[in-house]
Amino acid sequence: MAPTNKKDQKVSLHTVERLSAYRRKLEELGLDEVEYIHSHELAALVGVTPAQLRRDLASFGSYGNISRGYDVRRMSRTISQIIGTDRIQNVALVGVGDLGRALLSYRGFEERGFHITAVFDVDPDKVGRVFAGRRCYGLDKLETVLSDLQIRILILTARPEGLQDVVDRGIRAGVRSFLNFVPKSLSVPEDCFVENIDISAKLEKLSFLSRKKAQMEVNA
Amino acid sequence: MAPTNKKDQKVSLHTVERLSAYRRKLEELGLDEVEYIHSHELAALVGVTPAQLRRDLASFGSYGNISRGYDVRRMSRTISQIIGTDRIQNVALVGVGDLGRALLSYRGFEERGFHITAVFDVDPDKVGRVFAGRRCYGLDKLETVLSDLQIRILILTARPEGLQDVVDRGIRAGVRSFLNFVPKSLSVPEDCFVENIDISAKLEKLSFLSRKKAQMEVNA
DNA sequence: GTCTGTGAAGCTCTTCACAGCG
DNA sequence: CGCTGTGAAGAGCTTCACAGAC
Repeated sequence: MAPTNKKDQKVSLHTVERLSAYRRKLEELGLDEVEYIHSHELAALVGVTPAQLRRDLASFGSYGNISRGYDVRRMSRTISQIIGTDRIQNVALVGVGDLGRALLSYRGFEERGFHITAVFDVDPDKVGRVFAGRRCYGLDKLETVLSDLQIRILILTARPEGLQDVVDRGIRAGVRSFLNFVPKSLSVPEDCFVENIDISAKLEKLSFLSRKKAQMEVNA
Repeated sequence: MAPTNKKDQKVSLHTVERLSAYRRKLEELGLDEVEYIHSHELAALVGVTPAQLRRDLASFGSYGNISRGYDVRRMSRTISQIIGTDRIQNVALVGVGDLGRALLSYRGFEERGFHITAVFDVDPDKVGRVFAGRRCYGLDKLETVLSDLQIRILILTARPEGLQDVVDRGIRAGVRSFLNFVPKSLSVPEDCFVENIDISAKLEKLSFLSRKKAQMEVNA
């Protein structure tokens, strides 16, 4: 293993998640002709502490001007480069159920530099049909289409059954990471990534928080 | 402030998120007539380390049997009680766009003890229409309906414009927590909670991770 | 004075590793 | 033996607080 270049590995995962929020806000500000912004202002807008914002930005060596603050457009561009959304990325989606269809018609992705190019489903009734402008392929075409389109990111909104198999085949076809909406734990090799979104679990977390607070009031 | 009861506050937020996964798996196991399970087995099934699982379970004083392991059904019931899903909870949803409609027809919520009872939208064309069996109310009915149905959790899938206002009005009508799909930071009082799900940000995180890996290969 | 960038402290979560039980 | 529960160590993230620039 090569000794990690110090400039690289410093960006932590929590930082990356916040970078998205920073960039979104910076884009808005850029459209409003704002040229420079101070850490405490941007921090307030996205809901973090000024110290954390400065730390996050410093982690990739972004130098702000001391008297004027940070250059809005330059910072926005830099973050795009870091997260890799400075050019459009093609992604694919497996499972054209309710959630899958919703994501297909979600405009937010395009705005942020992602384009859902290919769509797959097991259901023979869905194969061949067109959803939000994309023709749906059968799972048998998975490897071919993913390789041809050089898809690196796969969105999973299918049934849990056989999902790991889809993942394994995707990886063999060049996919590097998965956005998984299915409440099922997936295993991937070390150089691939899974990001889970479990909507029910989030609701359960809220349920716990509300309940805990109610208990505390009783205790008090 | 009353001195926090030691038994209470010990459960950390990260633990709560994992509890959902544990409970789901325990339910499956219960259906398969599994009576007891060891930490390393369950840990492997949900994808955490055995030590972490034991720590999580110990945080609310769940005592497993040393030779047989953990009682599957009892543990499942206990977790339900902790997160408050031992009885059905009514939730409401604001914003019947694509994502909102998808969530309305998503069966997963009911399975986990949540029922979307009321639906709201600003669009006059949508008000009065029925979506997945729920009649859509106008935002002017927000306070009345939320209070009447005693809604404590609100799902936000609307436009960013005016969202903070919906939040404020919801809180006055008794809402305690929000599941927010809108990429906009919201502010709530200390005794209320917001859980954000930013799908684009997750994609950006994956984009970063894939890209970073590619860079490292170049460096190596 | 105000602001950035950053050591250092503080805090939280995770992992280790082992006592104690069966 | 193997397993649980848990102190203790470790790793990672956040906040403090201040030097230095303006």
